Amino acid sequence: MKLGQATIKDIAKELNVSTSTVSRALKDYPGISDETKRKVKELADRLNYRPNAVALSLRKSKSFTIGVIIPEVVHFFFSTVISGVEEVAHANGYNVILVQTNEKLSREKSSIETMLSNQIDGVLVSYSRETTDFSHFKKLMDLDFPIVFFDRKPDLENTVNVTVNDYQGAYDATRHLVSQGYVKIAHLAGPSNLAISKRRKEGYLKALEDAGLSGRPDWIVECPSGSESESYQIAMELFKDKTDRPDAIFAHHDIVAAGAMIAIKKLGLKIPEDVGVVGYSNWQFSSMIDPPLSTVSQPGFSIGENATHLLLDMIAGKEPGYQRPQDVMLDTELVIRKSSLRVP
Amino acid sequence: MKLGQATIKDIAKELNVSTSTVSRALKDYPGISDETKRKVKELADRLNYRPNAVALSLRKSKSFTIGVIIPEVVHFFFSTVISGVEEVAHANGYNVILVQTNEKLSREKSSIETMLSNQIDGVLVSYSRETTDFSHFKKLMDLDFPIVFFDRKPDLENTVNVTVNDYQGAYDATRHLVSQGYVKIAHLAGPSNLAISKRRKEGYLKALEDAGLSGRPDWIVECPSGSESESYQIAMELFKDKTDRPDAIFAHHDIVAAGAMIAIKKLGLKIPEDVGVVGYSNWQFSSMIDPPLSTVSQPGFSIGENATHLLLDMIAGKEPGYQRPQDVMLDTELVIRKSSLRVP
DNA sequence: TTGTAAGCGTTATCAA
DNA sequence: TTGATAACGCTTACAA
Repeated sequence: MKLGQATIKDIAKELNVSTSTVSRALKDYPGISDETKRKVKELADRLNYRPNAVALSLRKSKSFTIGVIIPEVVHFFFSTVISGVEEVAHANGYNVILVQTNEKLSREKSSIETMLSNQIDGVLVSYSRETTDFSHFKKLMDLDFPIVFFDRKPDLENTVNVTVNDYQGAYDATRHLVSQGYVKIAHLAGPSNLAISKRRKEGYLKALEDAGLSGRPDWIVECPSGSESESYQIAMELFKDKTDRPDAIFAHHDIVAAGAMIAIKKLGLKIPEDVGVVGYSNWQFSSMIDPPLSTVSQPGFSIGENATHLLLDMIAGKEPGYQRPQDVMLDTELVIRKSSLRVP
Repeated sequence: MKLGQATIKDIAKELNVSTSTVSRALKDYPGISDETKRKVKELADRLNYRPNAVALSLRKSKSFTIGVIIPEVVHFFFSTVISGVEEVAHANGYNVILVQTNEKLSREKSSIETMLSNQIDGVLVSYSRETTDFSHFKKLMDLDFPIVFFDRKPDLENTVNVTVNDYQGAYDATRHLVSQGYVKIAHLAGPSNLAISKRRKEGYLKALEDAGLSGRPDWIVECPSGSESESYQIAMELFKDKTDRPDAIFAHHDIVAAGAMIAIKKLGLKIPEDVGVVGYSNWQFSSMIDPPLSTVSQPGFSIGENATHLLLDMIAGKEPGYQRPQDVMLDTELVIRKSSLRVP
């Protein structure tokens, strides 16, 4: 009655037919006279009838809604992922419920609970930085609940994942620095408990090795918070010793790179002449800073699309014998701008 | 049965009591023996019982869900608004359904439809750039459906709005440029069909007037798309004539400002010595570009909080005699950085 | 071609 | 202190 919303009952009463007839007429079921069909549809239109999705969910035990759990929307990367998710979901008649965890495990757990209460059909997850115990996800998987992890791959068996080839991305970035003649390449790394940090570091190390350069442990510095001010401090420290300092930086992401660039310029060093810099993620601002920042672009939109496709597959294919889909790993793209370009 | 989720029925059967008893026991209703209560809760716990929110929605005609309609998550400003919305919604036991319109009117209309189908309790709207006809919102309001507009205020009677004092923000920004000795201040304006563009332009004009400066119509240029490349082009054009060009720019937002800055630097002009620049919105990147960009900061998080509070009020207070809440207008804050600072 | 009735999970009302 | 029943809006056997 809320909103004075018309229901199937109202239509039935007005037309002196049963609710089942109305229901069938509206969905073009066979075996309904054209006359009735016409009358029903006309009245439905006039009353501005709109099916009650809640009743449908209850009836069908299916809500046509998927949940998305992400750390934070403000991260440019995640907001592009969301766009990809929405695109595919809507195209397939699904709604999207979004929850941010703000990188908190407790939020993550409670989101899962509310989403389940709301009978969502499946969930896309990029887990929080705090999450090291994955049992809340394991429980879902044991119940065969459709779940796809993206970007951050959990330490669990039999998960479905859409990730980015971070190893390769880091490798390419580092190789590029080498090709520009930089030889003392430092790495500002991400939080050590995220697998992506580890993989990026490995790519970096491998590229050094392949180039015959020896890595310097003290030139790999973790940036736990990933803030600009943090990396500013770290870079200041790193470049303190004038006689023994890096000539390039590969940063775990663009904000970290930007903080370092500010420090480097403050020290009177020129980018890219004295120091080359490459970031990660291709944030919106990266092309606008001075000099424009070279970076590794992750296909956020495509990750969202792929993850959603996989999830919808899983939702559709829950019959016995259905095979869990294969993981997807997407390629990054090295975007070369001025900050790392000193060979014409 | 999906997920093997336990229902009240399962508990009732197992314990040989009626479903009503179980329901009451779980909610600590009076008139249930402690013994029964204990047994019910224990079993519920053991079965991992979780109330079915869909059934509740249907029963109560209330979903404890609010919808948010925004143009695009990737806009830093909107993503901070979302955080504010989520914060307040979750604290009050509400879920958030998010839909992006990508600035498309058709998407906006269809979102409203699906949200209504899903029996959401209210909606927060920042309408699309394409929207000039507001009848789809009007229809809702006529039905007394709770709706709060934020940031973009529609041309409709009796709406509830949470906005930013854009007039004042623009005025402050322009005054600041004047105080720094700039006298030929151009304005890169926003899309002319958005009220915020108009108000910012008015604030700019008033500040010029108060300073005794005469505005130049040809120095007010609209940037319809708001992209960096667009404003680069426009700025190039604006500064073409060496003998008659602006000495400062007030831009409709930071991306526009950033594009202009690139053009200005390209022309060999120094910021802030030759040309002062102030943007709008305090995007994440604004502090990282060179020189750091002065800007007008909008309280996105607070807008989200305020709008959600108003909406929840309206949802709660739908009895007759309830007064529509007052609009809220939040103040901006001028963030002065190097791009506009030439007086020490 | 149409109607009847049961059921999805929950709660409110009335009766016991 | 507890139970039976109806109802929220819709679909779907089954019956007519």
